[in-house]
Amino acid sequence: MNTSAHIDNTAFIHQQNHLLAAMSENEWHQWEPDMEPVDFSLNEVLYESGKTPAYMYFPTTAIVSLLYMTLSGASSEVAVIGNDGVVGLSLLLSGSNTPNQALVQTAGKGYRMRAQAAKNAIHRDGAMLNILLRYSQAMITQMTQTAVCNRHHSIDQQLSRRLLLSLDRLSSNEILMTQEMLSNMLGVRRESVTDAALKLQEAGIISYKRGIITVLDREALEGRSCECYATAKNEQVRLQKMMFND
Amino acid sequence: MNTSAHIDNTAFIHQQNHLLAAMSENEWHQWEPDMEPVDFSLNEVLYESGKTPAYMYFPTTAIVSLLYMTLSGASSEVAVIGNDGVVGLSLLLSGSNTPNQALVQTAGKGYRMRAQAAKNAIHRDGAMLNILLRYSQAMITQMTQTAVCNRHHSIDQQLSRRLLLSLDRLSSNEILMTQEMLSNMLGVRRESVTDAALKLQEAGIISYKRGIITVLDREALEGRSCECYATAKNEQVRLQKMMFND
DNA sequence: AAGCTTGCGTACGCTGTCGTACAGACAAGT
DNA sequence: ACTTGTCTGTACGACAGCGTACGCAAGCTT
Repeated sequence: MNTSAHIDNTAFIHQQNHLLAAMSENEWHQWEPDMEPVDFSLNEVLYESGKTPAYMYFPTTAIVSLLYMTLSGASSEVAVIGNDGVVGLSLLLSGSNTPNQALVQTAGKGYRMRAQAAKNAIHRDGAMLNILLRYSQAMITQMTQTAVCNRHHSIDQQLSRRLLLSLDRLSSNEILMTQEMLSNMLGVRRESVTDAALKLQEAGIISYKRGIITVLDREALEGRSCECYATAKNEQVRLQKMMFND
Repeated sequence: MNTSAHIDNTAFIHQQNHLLAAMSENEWHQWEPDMEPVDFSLNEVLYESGKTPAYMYFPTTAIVSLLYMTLSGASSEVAVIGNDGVVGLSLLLSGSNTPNQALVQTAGKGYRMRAQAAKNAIHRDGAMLNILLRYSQAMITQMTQTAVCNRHHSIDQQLSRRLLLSLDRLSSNEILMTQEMLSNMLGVRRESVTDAALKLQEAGIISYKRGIITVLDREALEGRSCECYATAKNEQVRLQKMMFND
């Protein structure tokens, strides 16, 4: 029902987001009136910790981080959301907020829908509810994986993993990201990122140039990453297939 | 609608579980035929990583850990579930499994419901769906908090936090737990737990005796814990209040 | 009573990461 | 062309937690 021909067609550009693509044409026509195309700019804050999100966001080319802050000001990324997902699941789960911040890490495009419209749409449309529930589980998997990764794996491994997460959500092999941004996401010192990135650079796996990372050897990057990357990805693919098989 | 008089009454013993307690009498009567009282024994595995859970479990006096294993055999706990929640949310979210293991950490009682019956019940009963969705968010909060805690806080802090999580789900101040069990949950060496536990013992906050921890000074324990404990608990209380206010 | 198992305490060197400080290189604006 | 701000590289001491090894004591078994 959703062929790649559709996806390439600009009339079906919404299908660049996997969740929207999982809807039937009929469902999409119900959602469309409330959907608004948006541009996400770098470092834009989509919602703050403790405030109820005003919109649900469906990125197509943009990439968003969910960041968790500690009292002492340190931060850690707990999830990455690109064209594979949606920002603002808490609107579905509780209708309110979560204690984290949604920050645009890669500028780009997407759609948004007002919170109330989204709630209404979800409850009149069982298919979308199921799609979002499955994505909630993919989210949980990503978060638990992050928890374990933070405990057991080295910065080298985690940097590799993080680069792959961005790469999967981009159409090129160029990641626009400074070492300081990466250090905020990983929750480590910027210098530690420099060390890890240098190792990758010396191994010819990436090249680095003032905020522009070019991935030269993706397979090698996967080899240096911990299993967390593969595990979370497999799980996401498994759940995504279930969406289309409904 | 749910008074403390009800909760003390053995006829309403199901209300020892907060999620079941949030249902109206009518709803409970719909659920009751499929609910089966169970005894959870120590170290019992409720579901394995990668296998679809056969039941949803609602603990009353038992406490269950969600454990995530790495390839190298190391483990980390990503969530703790007692009378505040339910084990097997993945049945709601995707109808399938998650890549983690549910292990009984404190023997006790509870209820269970066959997977298919639970799915049916959730979809015929909107109130329970909302209750479980809110709990999913509380779960996500707990997991993200764990991720950040693993990154930024010391073992001393994390041990304190973990003891409080058990304490909150028990009716006494005695926790039956060996240092090795704690080390598996925290994902650290057993010796590191010994060190941290000794500090607490020397400070007169706990007493320790071959698998029996007695918490002597709960407030001091909270003081030694990181903010993660308070944050997650506040969030859970907030979401729980929303359930009763529907 | 003796032996075995389980749980806890101690010790020591090692390594990854941190905190901090500073220097060089590139980019953009005046 | 020059300055200023941003991004990246380097250095070094400090230390939390790890891996490993061993000893001891409490409880259970026979």
